[in-house]
Amino acid sequence: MTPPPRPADDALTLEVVDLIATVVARYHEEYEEAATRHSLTGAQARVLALLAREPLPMRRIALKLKCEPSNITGIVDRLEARDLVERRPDPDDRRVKLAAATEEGRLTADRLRESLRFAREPLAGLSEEERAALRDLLKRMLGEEPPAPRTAG
Amino acid sequence: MTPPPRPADDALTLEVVDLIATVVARYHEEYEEAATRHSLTGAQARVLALLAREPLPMRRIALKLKCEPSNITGIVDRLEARDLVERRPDPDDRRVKLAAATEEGRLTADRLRESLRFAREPLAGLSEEERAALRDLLKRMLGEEPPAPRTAG
DNA sequence: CCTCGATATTTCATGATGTCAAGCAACCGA
DNA sequence: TCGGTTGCTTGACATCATGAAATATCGAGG
Repeated sequence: MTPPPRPADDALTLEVVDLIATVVARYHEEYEEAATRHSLTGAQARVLALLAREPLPMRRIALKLKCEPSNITGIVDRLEARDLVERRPDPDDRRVKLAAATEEGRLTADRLRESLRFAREPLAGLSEEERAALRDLLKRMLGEEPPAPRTAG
Repeated sequence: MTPPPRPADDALTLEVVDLIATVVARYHEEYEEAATRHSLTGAQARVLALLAREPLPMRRIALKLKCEPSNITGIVDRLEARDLVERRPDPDDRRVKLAAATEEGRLTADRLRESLRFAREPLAGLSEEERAALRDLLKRMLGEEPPAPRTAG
């Protein structure tokens, strides 16, 4: 009579799923707000954040953001029009265009990340041990290698 | 020399923030995919999920989704065109239109939630204790009442 | 009752996002 | 060199999102 055919449909799991949905919603809101404060859309902010780390071919941006390359063209167009990003030729392949953040783009990306309060203030309420525990649980959830829990090598 | 002016800018916190960003990204992808499998956009799926619980005035949908009411008009239009949602008059206020999921809409919403694998399969890799720990940490992070940790009544 | 301000919804204009198909340039193996 | 593939852009189109204006209704005060 107990129906546990699915991996994890118990009340506890559903509660965690609900909490994660809340985290996702709140994170998203904050990100969108932060982007708006800098006159960027969410998509533009995401691309700029990517390019602030390193220049990338258009194709790779599309892969990271899981959308069509033709979509990236427009987003980079708008960022380029505001001198936050520039297109450079790839010396190794003349088909490729490398999108790179300009100095101003990097500054904007920094300020944007700076203003992302979420998951920083909330985390401040947790002790260091709790944050470490949360990190390990999230890592395991995401399928990364667990940091060698002592109960199972 | 140690610069800890902000509540939580240490490496550990930043790592957790990064993990949360990853969770958010993956959750979003999955949600969008699940919606697409049902020929819905993400926004349509979110509205339908809301209305599957209870009928709501257009205004309240906009509040929940944090967007303009005029935006909801179009989304509900498209859902209504597919008989997933219907508009009803509010008996108490003739200005108000209640959007309500149809039977088919509820079924679609159910199937959609059913196909949302994320945060269910991943969580299956965690023991019950770990899931409980994750739940408590997330709750505290979100500012909800902690489940009375024994160290601090 | 009537008027006036507030509220709920819609419509319109506009811009950004996203997909898809088609096109062009460049690469690479045969 | 030829031909298929790859990277990027363009165009057409649907959706999403905002803001301003129009319409209908509500509610309080005269």
